[in-house]
Amino acid sequence: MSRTSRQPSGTPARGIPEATVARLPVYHRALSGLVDKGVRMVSSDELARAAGVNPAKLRKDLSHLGSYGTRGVGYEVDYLHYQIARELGLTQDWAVVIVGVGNLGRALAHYGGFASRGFRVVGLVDVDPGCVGEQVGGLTVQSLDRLEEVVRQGGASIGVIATPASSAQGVCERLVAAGVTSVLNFAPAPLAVPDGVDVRRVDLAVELQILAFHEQRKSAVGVAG
Amino acid sequence: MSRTSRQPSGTPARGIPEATVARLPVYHRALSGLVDKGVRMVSSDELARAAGVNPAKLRKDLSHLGSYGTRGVGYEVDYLHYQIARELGLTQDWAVVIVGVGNLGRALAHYGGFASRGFRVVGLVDVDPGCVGEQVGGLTVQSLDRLEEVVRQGGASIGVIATPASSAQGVCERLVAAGVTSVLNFAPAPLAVPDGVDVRRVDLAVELQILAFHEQRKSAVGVAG
DNA sequence: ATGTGTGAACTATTTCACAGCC
DNA sequence: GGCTGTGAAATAGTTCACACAT
Repeated sequence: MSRTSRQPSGTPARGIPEATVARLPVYHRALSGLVDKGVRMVSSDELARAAGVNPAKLRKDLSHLGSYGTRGVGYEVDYLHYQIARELGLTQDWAVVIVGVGNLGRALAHYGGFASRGFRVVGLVDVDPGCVGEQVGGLTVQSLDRLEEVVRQGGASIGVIATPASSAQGVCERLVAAGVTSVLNFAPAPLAVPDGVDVRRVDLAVELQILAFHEQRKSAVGVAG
Repeated sequence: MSRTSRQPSGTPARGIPEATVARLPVYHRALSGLVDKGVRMVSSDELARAAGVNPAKLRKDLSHLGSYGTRGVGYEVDYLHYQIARELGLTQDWAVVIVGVGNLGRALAHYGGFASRGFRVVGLVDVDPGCVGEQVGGLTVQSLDRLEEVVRQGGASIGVIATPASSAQGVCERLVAAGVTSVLNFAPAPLAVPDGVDVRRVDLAVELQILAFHEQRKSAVGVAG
């Protein structure tokens, strides 16, 4: 089921490993920094340091995209930067709708890192009548009733859920029904979606809890014995 | 190297896999929901569904903590909930300092999901004089100059960095020097830290870019041919 | 009967180490 | 000489399938 047989030798590179995909944005950002500084060439060692990974991993990751480096020399910064952008789809515009305009939703609406990477927030939606109509980040907050309309008019394929956990599944279903095929979920609840829809979850409390686990182990070293 | 021979029958369980640790908070939250509903027993199938993972994985994960279930019956909700909390260190209090009181920092300061899991925000710090002195989430925002003081007085071992990328490394070094040993980094920059300090990174733009990658592939299906 | 706990098989990811090209 | 690209080895994580306890 849904096991699409991996092309072991396509021309550019079919089936980039998920772990690699998750690091491409990091490389892209590191390269943006080098572009800004006017650096022309970079070695895997330097780029790896800038991105916070080890060089072997970087080279293996890049090898999945093709041979964009020159042996004995390194990578041309501009060229690699563009190739990764293209691979990630950053050369096109993505319309995003944010549902839930609480503190987090506002932070997201104002976040400059989106706009500079081809993500355009085309809609802000909330249930709370006290916040509908308000101007946030240059957009007027719309009523949740108009969710479908906002998604369709904006042509959004990506939805961001920044609502309480209890509303997340319902909102998600309406987003998907309206045409959204990728969801970024900040609500602390698992989402069920049909095949073909991608969900990524960001859970702030989970991150702290993972840190707490390791933190606890550190103290335990002195205690055991 | 570092292959500490697995205790096949130690009392609790040494060396829980990182992937398992990252899911324990999710199980813990699902169990919290069941506790609230007054559910007494739960099977791995039910709990797995509530947590959004598959049952085999759930059972394997739990087996790393010990044998907390009953064959043919399932898991006692309260007991498992407590055991996971203990394993994660949620039975103790963790003092957290947040650096950077922009939109995101504010969202974090107000986030109820922390307090309910033993995370106490004991300090808010920012460079901007226009925001120092302001009351946010029941705390007075302190000047960045007083960072070390705030960490020490609050006894914080966890620091949250919600500053721009350019200040992140500097803030991180000061946090660590003041006694912080775990860092949650929202700034889009890799952090270099000494051994013994844990860093987790949450990068909102990265998440969207990963979605964009898959989104692009979806459209490509119809285009290729 | 039922559903956990777990070896064993499988899949994914990371790291090594070096051949090959500049 | 130096640095990329990559097979091969090592490690980590997931899923299967069934023995075993209740």
